[in-house]
Amino acid sequence: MGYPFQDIEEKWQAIWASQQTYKVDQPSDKPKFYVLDMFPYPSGAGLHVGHPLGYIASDIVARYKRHKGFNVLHPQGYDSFGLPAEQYAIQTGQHPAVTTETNIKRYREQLDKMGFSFDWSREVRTSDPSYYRWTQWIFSLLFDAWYDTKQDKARSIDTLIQHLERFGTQALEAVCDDDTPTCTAEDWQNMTEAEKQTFLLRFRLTYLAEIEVNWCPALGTVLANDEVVQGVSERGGHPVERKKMKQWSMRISAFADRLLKGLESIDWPEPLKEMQRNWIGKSVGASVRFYIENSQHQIEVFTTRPDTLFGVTFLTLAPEHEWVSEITTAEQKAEVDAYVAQAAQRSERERMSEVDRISGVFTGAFALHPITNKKIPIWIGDYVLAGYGTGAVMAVPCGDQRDFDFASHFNLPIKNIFKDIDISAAAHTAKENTIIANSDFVDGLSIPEATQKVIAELGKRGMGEGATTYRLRDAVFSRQRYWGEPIPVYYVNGQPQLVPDESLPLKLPEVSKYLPTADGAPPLGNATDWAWDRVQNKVVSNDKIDNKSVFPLEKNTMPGWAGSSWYFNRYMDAHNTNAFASKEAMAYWKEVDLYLGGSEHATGHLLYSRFWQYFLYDFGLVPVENFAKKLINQGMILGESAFVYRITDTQTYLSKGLCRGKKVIPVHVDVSLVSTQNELDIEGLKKWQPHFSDATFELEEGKYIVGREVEKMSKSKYNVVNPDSICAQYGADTLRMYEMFLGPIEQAKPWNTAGISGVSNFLNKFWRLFYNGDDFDISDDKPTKESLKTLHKTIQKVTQDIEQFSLNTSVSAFMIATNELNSQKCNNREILEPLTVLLAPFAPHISEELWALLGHQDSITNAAYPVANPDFLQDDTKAYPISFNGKMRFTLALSTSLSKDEIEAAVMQEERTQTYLAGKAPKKVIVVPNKIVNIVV
RNA sequence: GCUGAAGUGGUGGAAUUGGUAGACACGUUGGACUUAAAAUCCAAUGAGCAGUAAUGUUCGUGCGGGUUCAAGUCCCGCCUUCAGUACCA
Repeated sequence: MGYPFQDIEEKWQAIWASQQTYKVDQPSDKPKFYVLDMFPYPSGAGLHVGHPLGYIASDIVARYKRHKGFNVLHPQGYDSFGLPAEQYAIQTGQHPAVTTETNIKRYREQLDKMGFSFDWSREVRTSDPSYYRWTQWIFSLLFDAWYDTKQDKARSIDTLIQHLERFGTQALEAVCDDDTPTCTAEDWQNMTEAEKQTFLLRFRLTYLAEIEVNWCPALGTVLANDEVVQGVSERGGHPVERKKMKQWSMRISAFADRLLKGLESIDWPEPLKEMQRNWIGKSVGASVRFYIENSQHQIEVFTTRPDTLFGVTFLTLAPEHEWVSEITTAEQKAEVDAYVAQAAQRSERERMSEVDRISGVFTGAFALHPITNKKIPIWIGDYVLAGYGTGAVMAVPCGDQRDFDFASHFNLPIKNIFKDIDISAAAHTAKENTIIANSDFVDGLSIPEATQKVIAELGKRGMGEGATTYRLRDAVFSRQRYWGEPIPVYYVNGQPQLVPDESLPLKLPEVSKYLPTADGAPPLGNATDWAWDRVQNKVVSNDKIDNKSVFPLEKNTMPGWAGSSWYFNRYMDAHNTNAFASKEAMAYWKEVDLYLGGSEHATGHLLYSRFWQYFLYDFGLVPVENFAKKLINQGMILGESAFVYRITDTQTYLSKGLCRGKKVIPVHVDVSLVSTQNELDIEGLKKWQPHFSDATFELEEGKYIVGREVEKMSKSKYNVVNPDSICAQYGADTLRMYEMFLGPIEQAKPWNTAGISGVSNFLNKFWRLFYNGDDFDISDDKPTKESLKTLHKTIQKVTQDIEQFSLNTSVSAFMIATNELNSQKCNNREILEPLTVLLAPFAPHISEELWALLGHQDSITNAAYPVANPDFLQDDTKAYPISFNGKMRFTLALSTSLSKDEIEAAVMQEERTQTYLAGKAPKKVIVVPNKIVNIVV
């Protein structure tokens, strides 16, 4: 029989809960440590074994840091607004708040069973009005802010108004939408209030604008760029189309450069930083203007290669470019219209899948080269994207492969401007060792030189200047959903007005149904709640209104990422009703020291959070610019799906080995019906799903062997393993240690219980170190030197491992120690007591129990972490290999305490060395103390 | 295509960052205990060759080169897998 993990775990979980063992004090004289997990969305499926991986790792660090004397903030909460609860509500009529509550309860039960040391008194939920009131407040703050490029920070909108009052837009350096508006101070003063508001809206950091959005008809809502993956919605995989809509947006683009630079000062995984860099997509080049022939209009293009300006042979506009219809000649009109219409129809997805197809049409119009004044044909092509740069490119076929392909396809001229380079087959895109030719005043220059000179010349002529563009788009902030934070805005004569702070939270109203209204308004259009009306009355204060549609409230809600973009600050002071967290609390906790979560949030949550933190920092509301010092991406735990193979059009299933050459369809079956040897429980299968009951199974060697494939864990793939069954069978401590033992934390790996008995055995062995038969038996005698060595070696190894986050090898270290102490028959308190503390972060229940059995009244949580004594770490002798040019090799036992000279002398005296050298003096003897001895003849 | 990460026994994975490759665990085989099973404990376990044996010896970290007394680790060129991203001008 193993140790009684069930009793122990239940007992201690109850004690920790009742004594609030992990409640954190604040302030404190101790140094602080803030370790945080990305909070989960409480889905109806509950936790599977993949979720706790990160939680276990962070819990180990949290407990370790407590032993080390830190004041540790280790909270948990729920990102509880989201789509699944709403869709469930649409189907069943069940209020999302009810479903969410149920799911949270289930999550909490599962989490508690694993012995996490969360401080639950600081729990947050994004869907809680006392929480989202601050999300709304931050929204208001963003609305009342603009970005000052001169000071490179966000500032209050009042400062912008002051500037406009006095100087108009003169000397104003601000981030704005595409064409920065200009006005004099006088113009500004003469504007009506409505005009002023429209003007200001173009500078606000959250703004309302007609923009092209990702519209997902199946979900009935718009999606942010990071929520669209390969042309379909991230959730559900529904098609997404481009559509112009009036939507709230966040001007994250204003922070693009800071978001990029800030990456240098944070300890985040390099791959993740790289993903953010790519997502921000900074490119440096020039903006160049081309006059349209017989017109005052100019077409502006962005290019990263101003040096190739003399290689331009045509311009290409995106089909959506604003001047397409205007410049098209009468002869070309029919063709262009047809092309534009067809391009508009094609979905994002089609456009992507047909990347290789070249299509385009001539407008009939010409542009003039800004330097040579030569006529250049203007084409339209859908390889040019309306959303990037200016939606127009100068085509240089000799230097860009797409331009080259386009030119070849439509027989447009290709001009070679590179010296001694053959471009008959493909464009020359390399930048090194290239000399520009055939290019007027930049002939003979290298690319960087030519770039500079062309930009200077364009500037002189007023035809262009150096420019930088970003791939990063402003983030759409409106969602046509019910289950999200209401946007705290109402409208007066169509102008958005903020709901005043004192009316926050603007609570979600009750609705009659969760679908859009008959006239297509978002679900909040169905609001029936009088509270909702009262808010309206309150915000428009003195005016008595009979008709609530006069001052309508915003009906869109916020996207999922709103509440998660600042929650890490809320934990510092979770119950504050005067601020999202007090200054004192934030001054103490500052930022997250260690943040754990999946890399799938790289371009979503982790970018938005950095953005909001910068913004709050600019307003002096948080003390640090970066919200998380160190980040670790835990790898996903994947499921090992199991398959049976049905012969097409029959009810016969073939065992895996019999499928060769047969036409079979793989069918997912529940992994719980399969043994570790991949043998299928056929009777179980028939009970599981009735349609298998009349099926025939062809066996090999009397067994049905299933096929296996590693996939993401998902209900629909029947490969979900939940932690409860593992806890019941082996205990939480075993589960915790096994998940760590599985491999490096950052690595994705399939869940496989094959090795769990090893960890379970280890904990049983550890338990038995304290027991002699059924008796708890600990000796107070001095331990042997051998045992001391084992102890101190383990302290050193485990400590190092936790610091470096390689928790899999520390589990091995515990196993080695237990085996050694077992064979040493060691039961000395002096050894086992510190070892128990060492184990406590990994296996808290068993350690807590043993700690109590050792006679301690206080929780092991408060025990000091043991320190490795170097006296016991040295090996007396060790064997070192010696190799003579690979010809001769032997090992020699040497004391590690010998000096370099002593080792050298010892080597030279060695009989085998003498024999080998045969009288010749060695050229060189390389001696590395404690490592190796080499002799070069 | 571009960017990033990774390829080590039957399996998951170690290797103090250039110094005895395969720690630890699973699995497998043999043994002890037992009437038996479970549990537990002990031993062997990269491949090959020689030997009754102790042992010796060769080959071995995706492939091909290179640097070095010494390479899983560093350099050059490939192959494969995974992830992200993609007409980004």
